[in-house]
Amino acid sequence: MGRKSKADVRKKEILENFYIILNEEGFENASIAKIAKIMDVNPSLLIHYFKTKEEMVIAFVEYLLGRYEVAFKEQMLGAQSPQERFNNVLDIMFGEDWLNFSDQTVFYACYYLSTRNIRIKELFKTMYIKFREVLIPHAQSWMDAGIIKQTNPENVADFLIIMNEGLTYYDKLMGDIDGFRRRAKFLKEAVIKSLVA
Amino acid sequence: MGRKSKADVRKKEILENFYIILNEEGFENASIAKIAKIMDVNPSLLIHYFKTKEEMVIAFVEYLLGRYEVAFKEQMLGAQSPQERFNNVLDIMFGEDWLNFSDQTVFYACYYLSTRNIRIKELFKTMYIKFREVLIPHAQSWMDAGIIKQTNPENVADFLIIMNEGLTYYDKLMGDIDGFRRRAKFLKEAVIKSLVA
Amino acid sequence: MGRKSKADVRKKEILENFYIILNEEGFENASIAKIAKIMDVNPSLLIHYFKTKEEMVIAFVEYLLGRYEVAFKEQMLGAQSPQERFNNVLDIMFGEDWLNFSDQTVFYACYYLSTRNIRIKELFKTMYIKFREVLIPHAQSWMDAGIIKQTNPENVADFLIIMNEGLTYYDKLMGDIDGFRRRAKFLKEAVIKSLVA
Amino acid sequence: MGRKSKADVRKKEILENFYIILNEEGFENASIAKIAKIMDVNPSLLIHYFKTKEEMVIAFVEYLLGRYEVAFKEQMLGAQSPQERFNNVLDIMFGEDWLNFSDQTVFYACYYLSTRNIRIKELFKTMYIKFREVLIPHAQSWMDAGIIKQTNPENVADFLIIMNEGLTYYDKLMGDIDGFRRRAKFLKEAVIKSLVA
DNA sequence: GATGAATGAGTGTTCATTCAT
DNA sequence: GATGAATGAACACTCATTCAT
Repeated sequence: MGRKSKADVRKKEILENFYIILNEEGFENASIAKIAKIMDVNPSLLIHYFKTKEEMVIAFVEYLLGRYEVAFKEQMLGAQSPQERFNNVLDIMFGEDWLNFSDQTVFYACYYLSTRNIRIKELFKTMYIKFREVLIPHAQSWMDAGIIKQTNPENVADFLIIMNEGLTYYDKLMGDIDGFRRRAKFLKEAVIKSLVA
Repeated sequence: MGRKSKADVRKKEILENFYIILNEEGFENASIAKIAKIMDVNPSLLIHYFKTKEEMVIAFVEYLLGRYEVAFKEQMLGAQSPQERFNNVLDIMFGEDWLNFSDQTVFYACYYLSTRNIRIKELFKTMYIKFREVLIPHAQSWMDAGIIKQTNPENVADFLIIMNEGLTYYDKLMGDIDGFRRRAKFLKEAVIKSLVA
Repeated sequence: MGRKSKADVRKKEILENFYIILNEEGFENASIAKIAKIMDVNPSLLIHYFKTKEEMVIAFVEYLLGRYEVAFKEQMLGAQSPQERFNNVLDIMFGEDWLNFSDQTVFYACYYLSTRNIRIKELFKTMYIKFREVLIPHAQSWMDAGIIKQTNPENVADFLIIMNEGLTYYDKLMGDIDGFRRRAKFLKEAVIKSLVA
Repeated sequence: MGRKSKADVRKKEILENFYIILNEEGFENASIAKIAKIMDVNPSLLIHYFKTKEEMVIAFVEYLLGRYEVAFKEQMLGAQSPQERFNNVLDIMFGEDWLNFSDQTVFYACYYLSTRNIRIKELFKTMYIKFREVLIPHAQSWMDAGIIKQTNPENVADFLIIMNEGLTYYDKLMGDIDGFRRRAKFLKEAVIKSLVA
């Protein structure tokens, strides 16, 4: 009764190739035709699956942010005692690995898109809310263990996210690894001082 | 000091209209033809002045960042005593006015462009270096006056910039003014705690 | 005799939906995909039934003209005496009901198609021949009854059809009901004068 | 001060080639690309002159109907006495030349378009109003000379147009020259009888 | 300085159709 | 009977740019 749907597999494949083109050519030069070309497939096939380019872009952002989410959660696993977890979280959020995970051009292209498309903005918001939901219980446990002197775990989560994004934003521009280390160290210490005091 | 040539006036006019189109249509839909249209002028005239679109884009980023620079410096004027200046700088960098000055879509479009075009990246770096150059002497004076306990004024400048950009980045997304105030207050206090301690 | 096959039912359903699309979107914008969409069916199903779009178009014209035929014949029924029938025929052919039955855009789209496709032209010719076959016996009876002074009933039939088509053509353009009434009245009187004399 | 405008010449050239394509390929298959191809010119040049295809189509209808207008007026010239003019007009409107002047496929394609586009409908109406304006003074002169017994020259004009269009419409379909002659003769006589009586 | 002609590559999208399931 | 995958050609239109005037 009809042909088997390959939609899920095909869509993912298309989005992976979208990523490649976005990275190579930039958002403004990424076209359906170019994606189709490297897939060795007809452009109309992409339309077949996504109806319009806009839908495809939105699906792409969803896919991209999903990857960040998974990676973030994976990083946050492990480390039993609250103190261990505290050190671990700071190491991750001000460490080189996480900085390098988020890639430059594709991510900021999508961030820009969030300023023009409300559905994309919602996807971003949702991602950061999930980040918060991961961090808040940690912050609570640090408060309970007396590691930090705070009353509101949400503020702590926002604080960490904001500092991390600020650092990333700045270092993507500056691009000097030594400067990054210096700044990251300074920020980490500032976080400790301000939260603990 | 010599009057501006007609070319300079015309170029500025073009860049102003570029801004309008960028804001209305988005970076990906901004074209020479559209700018020419709202200027009621022939598209080839824009090419005449800038040779290529890429040159025009770069000139635009220069123009845009120049406006930020001027605005930042203007904000930083005034306030005589080191303590007054300290309060003043924090008020500005975590205040609503400065957040609202940087507009969303055009600025982040340009930031994205910096990830793909080295000349644009340099323009951004130059702007932030100028921000640092404004902040460093302040930081030094706060250190000298014993308001903050730090040894490196450059770190202080970077710290302020990063937190400000992180806050801006996050709040452009979230878009809730109450959340912004809560976060800004928390950040300001964190800065004070961490610098003063 | 025997019941209609599923295919026949389906085909008719498709043609009815073709009519809807033709009316809404115009002939040049009517596509298999759009028909399939309002039927909530897969486009390839239409191809399955008609093999090609051209076949479907031809089937559609046949279906459309069939409706005209039926309607025309229905209108012509009734009215016993030759004189009554004479009045009746004129009333119909120069009346508003018949004008409004033939709809504007779909009918003339098909007429246009008859200029490019010989099978469609034949369908039209066949329809008008059937109209003649309906009218000729009437004309003969009017001649026999001395109501009109003519020798060739075929000429009378053609004459009526031509005047009716001319009137319809003209009034679809003009679109003013008062003008129509004036013209229809004039034409009817002209017919009487010229046939009776 | 700018390059010399070739718009008028170029536009006419384009419309002439549009006519060729329309005739050869039919309205539904006429594309900007095809016109450009036979002109050995880039498709975007046509857009340069007409902005959109719709504008081009409208310009085309204007151009086409303009040709009819000119031809109609030319035909109507000459013939001094009212009686001569009366015979002349009937000869033209029920003659083969005028039938053949209006070509089949392009004209009816445009007529169809008038059912979907109000501007095109207006162009058609305007043309027929001009035909009336040519015919009305003639009709008046025939009335004055006692050739026809009528009170309203407008009705006479409409009558002639309608019969002519009906005849044309019917004969384009039937396509038999003998039938045409028979019908034309019958119609001409009918006109005379009905107007004179 | 400014216009308009002209180009050629490119865009997203729609089309009818075929074929496997 | 009906679906969905896939194609390839075509579509109108926009783009940045060049060049003559």
